Amino acid sequence: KDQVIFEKSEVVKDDGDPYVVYTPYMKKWKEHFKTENPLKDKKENFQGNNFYKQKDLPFLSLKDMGFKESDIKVPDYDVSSSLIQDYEKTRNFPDKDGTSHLGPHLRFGTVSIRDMVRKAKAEENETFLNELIWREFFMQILWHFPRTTNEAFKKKYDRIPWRNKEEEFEKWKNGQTGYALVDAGMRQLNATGYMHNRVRMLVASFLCKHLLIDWRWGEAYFAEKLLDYELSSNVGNWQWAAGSGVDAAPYFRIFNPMTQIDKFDKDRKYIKQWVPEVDTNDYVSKMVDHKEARERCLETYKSALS
DNA sequence: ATCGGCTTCGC
DNA sequence: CGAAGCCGA
Repeated sequence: KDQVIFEKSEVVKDDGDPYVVYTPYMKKWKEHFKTENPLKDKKENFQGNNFYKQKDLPFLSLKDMGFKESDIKVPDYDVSSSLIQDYEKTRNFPDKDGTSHLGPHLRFGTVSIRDMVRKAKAEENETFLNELIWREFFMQILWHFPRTTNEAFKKKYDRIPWRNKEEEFEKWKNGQTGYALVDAGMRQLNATGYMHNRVRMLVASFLCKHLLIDWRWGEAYFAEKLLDYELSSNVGNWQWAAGSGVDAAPYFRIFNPMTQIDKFDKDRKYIKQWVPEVDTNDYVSKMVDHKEARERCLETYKSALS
């Protein structure tokens, strides 16, 4: 066990069933953490001299194995005391980007989750720790409910008649929806393999609700593009956005793509960085009207779920 | 079994 | 302050 603090069935309800709501899971996780002290030093058990040793063998390069080099760089991560302490205040602003960029490193094991939890525990504010707990929450969900990779956790959500218009999906992928914050996010993703979390929620909500495109399509596209792609978090969060998942957003909560700008990119710096033509005639017009799309979504969900 | 409570909000 | 329902103890 080296990928998580608590795996599979270590944090479960008293009757042994898995949690499907985050908050009680998180509270139980912290209880276990306190009583079991999983970070205590276990170096005395380390058998460092028993590894098999031999001379280096010739080793294929990644290129030899058929990989193509990308010019996308994996950014450094930041788990400084100040970032963790300010995390709650700054993490929602995509221009400032007060996030840790730990995703790819946790995904590929180039940092230790125990070290990261140690850093998180060293600070007063627990918001950052809570995000690490979300990661383990979604991992145990995937283990207990493997069907949810391609089925709605709440089964009746698979009755929703998605519109799935290919040409609309293309506009979304290419950052050409006419909604500036959505487009900025998609262009950041396409260019860097990263998208700020706040914007991920918005583009996901927009795809599922404004365009009524199946969350699986969006999930697959994120899987293709994200450097920090990880199955359980990606599926869990997409189902959250679609409303079909564990502890999901209620379906009638539809992000307003303009209000989100006022709240999280007020001076529009992030938008202008990724959509430089935003204030010119070259910028595409809105592909759907917000109010109409919102009402269409509410009707579609309501009749499918009733 | 009842009941408090539920990540990220819009209008 | 509405909206849908159901998890967890």
